[in-house]
Amino acid sequence: MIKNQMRMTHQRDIILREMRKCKDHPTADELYERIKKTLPRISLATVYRNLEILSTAGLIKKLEISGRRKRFDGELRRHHHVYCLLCHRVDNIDLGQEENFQFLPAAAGGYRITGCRIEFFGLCPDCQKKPQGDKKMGCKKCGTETLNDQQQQILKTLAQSAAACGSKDIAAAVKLEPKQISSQLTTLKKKGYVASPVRCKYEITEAGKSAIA
Amino acid sequence: MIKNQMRMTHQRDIILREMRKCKDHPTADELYERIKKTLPRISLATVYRNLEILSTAGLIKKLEISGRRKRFDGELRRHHHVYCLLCHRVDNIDLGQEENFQFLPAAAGGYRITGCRIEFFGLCPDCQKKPQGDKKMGCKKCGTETLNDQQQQILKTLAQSAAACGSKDIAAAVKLEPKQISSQLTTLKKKGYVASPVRCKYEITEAGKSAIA
DNA sequence: TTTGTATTTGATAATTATTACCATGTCAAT
DNA sequence: ATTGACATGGTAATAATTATCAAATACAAA
Repeated sequence: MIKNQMRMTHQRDIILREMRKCKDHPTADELYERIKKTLPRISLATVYRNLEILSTAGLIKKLEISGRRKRFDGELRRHHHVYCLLCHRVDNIDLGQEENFQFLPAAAGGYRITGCRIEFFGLCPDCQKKPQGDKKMGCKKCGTETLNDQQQQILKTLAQSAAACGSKDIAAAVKLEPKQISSQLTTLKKKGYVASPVRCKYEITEAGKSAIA
Repeated sequence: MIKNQMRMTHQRDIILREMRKCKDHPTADELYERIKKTLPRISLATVYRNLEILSTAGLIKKLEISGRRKRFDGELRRHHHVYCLLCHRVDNIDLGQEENFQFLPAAAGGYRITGCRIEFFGLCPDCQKKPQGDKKMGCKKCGTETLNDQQQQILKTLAQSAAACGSKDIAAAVKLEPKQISSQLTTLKKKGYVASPVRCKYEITEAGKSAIA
């Protein structure tokens, strides 16, 4: 009467090996296509089942990001991910010095926390080239007019800062010409998205926060 | 010939108001049920459409966590989430001092990053009470018998230590009750993952090392 | 105010991703 | 050898979301 004990079947073993070998983050059916080359008679259901089982056993990781399809990761070392909002591609990301940052949330609301995940998102190199690019919508009625990338970057930088910033602080994070930064700050001030509590210091307004959401 | 300009229809307006009003993170059809009280003739498709549109416009946030169903959040201020691995409930979480931590990934692999998301997961208060609890599986063949989080943490701590540790040394690194630590050490000893060369001193075995590898 | 037209709606069909089911098969321990 | 837990392949069913389309609506411009 052994319970919750899994057997290393041939199929499961092949799936695990493939997951350990591959350097990307396949979905169940992407993996199914690869596995079929080795085991042509394997069932898609078996692949789904085993990915689930292997991840609850802690032998692989399940990534529930980037839309509707689950992805899996054979790399168990602590690392994080970026994904593309357009094509849903997922890549690893290097957090540098922050890599080992420990998050211990103060108020977990009674949760027994077993893990933490940090994800970045944006546009992958390929999707940046695509003509469509900015699909963001605005609505004049509700005051959300479209902001350009520079304006958005600046607002985001301000949003992450506790204190009011000078344009140098912004330049450090945003990589734009100082001239452009101050020009954009003026525009943003006119729109009511940033305020200047002191000369040459800027901070984001509530309207600004909702504009970058 | 206006492009990417959305109109504030009555339905969209009601949906946005409801999202701003509610303090939780509804799915499309949860929101649909709420909206129907105000607009009994609204279509589920309209709710889906508008949640998508409002989130690309930045008026609400889309949360792609916790399994298959998308959730949405009317709160635009910077904050993060915890979700339950069992019941998929989602709550806000307080990161305390870390709240304003700036993530600027060193190597973004060419991505234009527009955001970052930090998620915690575990068991919510209700699901902790449920009998099932640990659904984790092990496999003797591949040496992965189930270790709980505490055991893993302890093993990892021991793995990093050159000399045999007392439970105080472990407590310093692991943040657990001394009682629990010694209880887990006993279990781990029985499993052959730790050894005790001297009374009250513990060190990891080769088997223990491969168990966390 | 009226009008032209892009956008939106409700209803429903279709699609996508995943899970459930089941008859059969395998393995390990009495 | 028998038993019972665990697995498999094949397929049906479900869940969540997206697509389609005729009719309605919002809103800028005349």
